[in-house]
Amino acid sequence: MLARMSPHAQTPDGTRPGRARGRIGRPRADGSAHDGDPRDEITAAASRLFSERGVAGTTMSEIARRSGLRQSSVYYYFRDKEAILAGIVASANRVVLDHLDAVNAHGGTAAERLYRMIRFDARQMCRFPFDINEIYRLPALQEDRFAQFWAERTALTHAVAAMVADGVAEGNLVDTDPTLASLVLLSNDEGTQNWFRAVGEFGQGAGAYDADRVAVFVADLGVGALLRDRAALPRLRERAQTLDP
Amino acid sequence: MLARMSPHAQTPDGTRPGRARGRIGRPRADGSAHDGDPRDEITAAASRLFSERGVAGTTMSEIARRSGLRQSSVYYYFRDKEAILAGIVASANRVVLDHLDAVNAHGGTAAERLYRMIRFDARQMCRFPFDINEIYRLPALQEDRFAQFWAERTALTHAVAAMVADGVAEGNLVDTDPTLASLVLLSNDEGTQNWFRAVGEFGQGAGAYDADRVAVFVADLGVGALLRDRAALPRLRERAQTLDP
DNA sequence: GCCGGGTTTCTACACCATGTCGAAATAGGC
DNA sequence: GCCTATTTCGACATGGTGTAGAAACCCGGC
Repeated sequence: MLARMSPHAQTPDGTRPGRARGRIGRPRADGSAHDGDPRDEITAAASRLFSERGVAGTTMSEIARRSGLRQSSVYYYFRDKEAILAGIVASANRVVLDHLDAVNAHGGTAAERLYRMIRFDARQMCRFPFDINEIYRLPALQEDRFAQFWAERTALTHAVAAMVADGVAEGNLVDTDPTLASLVLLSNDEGTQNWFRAVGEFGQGAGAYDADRVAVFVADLGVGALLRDRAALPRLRERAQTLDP
Repeated sequence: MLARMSPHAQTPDGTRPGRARGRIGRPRADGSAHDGDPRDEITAAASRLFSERGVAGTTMSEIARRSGLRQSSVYYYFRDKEAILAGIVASANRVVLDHLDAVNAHGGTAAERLYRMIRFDARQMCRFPFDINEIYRLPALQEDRFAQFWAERTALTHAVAAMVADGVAEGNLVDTDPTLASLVLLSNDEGTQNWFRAVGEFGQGAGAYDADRVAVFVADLGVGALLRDRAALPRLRERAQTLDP
């Protein structure tokens, strides 16, 4: 005996209730109109606030206000604050995984593919509006809500580990533990977020350290450490810059 | 016109009010006795709880209960939750900075000193009961309370950057940006925390990845990337293991 | 035109955590 | 014994989270 239709989470058929046709339902208190799905408005507002003040520093009232709703109305669409976050975070690895597919489809030596991945990921992290490291700290991180995020994150780790193993087999990379290497390389990318924004203090000159330069540096360091012949590094760098502008 | 003696923060002369002589003051509701300074009991309890559930997941009531006090009594000693944290965190860089002094006093090539620092720091991070990355996310991080933490963190960055610059000048390290290198190396150490605890999933065999092994791997990768002649790595590794067992 | 069902939003509230206030309970000095 | 300083407590104001149930709207049937 269901109390009422609860549009939380995903609907089975993929269609979402909410703003399908005309604007039925009680009008908003502030009289604001809205064309799209309120879910998208909420997500967009939350996205901006999360990146400005962090997840913990953002209140549901604030999210609601920016979405033209009252605080409690947000709960009609999302069970709680973390549910909003989960929706945003689920797409965090999307871009990098798409790039992974492109890289593997394009082929090339394992070292070349690895360099492209690391550089791309580091640049992505520098540009990512959210704080990946804050997400790692959430209490409910183990729960199903973040299942997609974790599955994709693990897939990324395995893909990078496979590239390292390939490179070792090909003879271009030094003999090393692929699992450890992939963990260190990827966590290095993520760690970049911690200091990249504050790097202005250190950088000499205007825009001395931009995302591109930092990403190249991180990739040079990480892949360079694994390359058997480090003289190959400039070629990898150029190739990556050409293929992933 | 001060309302009353407020034992918050540090007292000018270094002595702390509180449990100096006999046990004066109102007795505790649960009748618990206490020998040392209540500040230490609170810090110890908070320390345990923070590492178990994170800072955000720990309530003042819980801290108070484990210290034998009521929730509001904790505020007699600490202005708020972050003040407790600040006291703990202030010592986070202590051990590493002490090690830095020892390394510099002992001397050796820049590469050797650098390797010792990175390995030691990484191991320290693996063993640190707290989550450095959670601390970075705190709203009040810019405030005076964490001034000591930041000052020491910056000192560490500068020291590592100086080692890199020395190594470049000596000709043992490849020509690179010392500032960027120090930022990446240290953030790599910190990033280790993010995956080290969960690494059991990946590790084959019992204790396959312990703090020591991970620290060596991270140092090998970071310093190895900078070494002009990577054949020197095994010697650095052995030397570090001898000097910093 | 009016009624009933479904949808969206609201108001009101219960709950919990934070941090403040003033008072209560002790010890020690005069 | 009284006064003062110290330590702890209980009560509370405030603000955020999430729930319950009603209100306001659209639409289709009669």
